[in-house]
Amino acid sequence: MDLQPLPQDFFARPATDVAPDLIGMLLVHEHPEGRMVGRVVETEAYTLHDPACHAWSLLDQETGAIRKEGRGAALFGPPGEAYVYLCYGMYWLLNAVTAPEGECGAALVRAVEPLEGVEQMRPRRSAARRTVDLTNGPGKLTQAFDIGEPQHGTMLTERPLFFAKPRKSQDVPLESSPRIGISRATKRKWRWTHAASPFVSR
DNA sequence: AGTATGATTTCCT
DNA sequence: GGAAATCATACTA
Repeated sequence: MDLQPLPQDFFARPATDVAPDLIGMLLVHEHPEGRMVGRVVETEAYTLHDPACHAWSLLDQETGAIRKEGRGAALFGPPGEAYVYLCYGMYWLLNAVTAPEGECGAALVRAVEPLEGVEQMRPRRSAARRTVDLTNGPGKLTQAFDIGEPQHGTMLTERPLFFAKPRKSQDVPLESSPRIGISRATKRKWRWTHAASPFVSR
């Protein structure tokens, strides 16, 4: 099965368009120990004018001036760049920088359905009793796929870590809902899931 | 099945 | 100092 990375154009759009479009796409990691593939079943969008976004604090609400330093500055990177962030001091979360060139935004990958390389994922996720628990959360899937700080800043449009269109892309039933684990802007329904998939987070 | 808590690091209203 | 885009475990009922 040959899998080609999605082009940069795909990511050069608002996060609120890219995040739902990522549902059903394949997350591919060509790892030295073997290739892993997962189907994206849950994503969230973050944008500049979004109090829950890491870049929010960079924006001066009075003047509109942007201070591009600190953690959130990575969200101004080129479309398709990986923004890998350490959450709660323990877990790495995988985002794709998704915005028109020069703008700011991200799509967080929250859950995937493992398709290939499951046996490699298991030892990295020894706490997972069921296969579903390997990748049904943003911190879990990065453990399973061995994604961490080394992948921060890499391009998701190139090997070894990238998104790909499935050979047979089928229509995915989408559902949107409020984002998880945030306390601000909780009314925005910027979380998208593959409806009824058993692989979404709890 | 639901609720609470600890782990652990980085960045701040 | 405290919150944060989380997770596993240990409680309660």
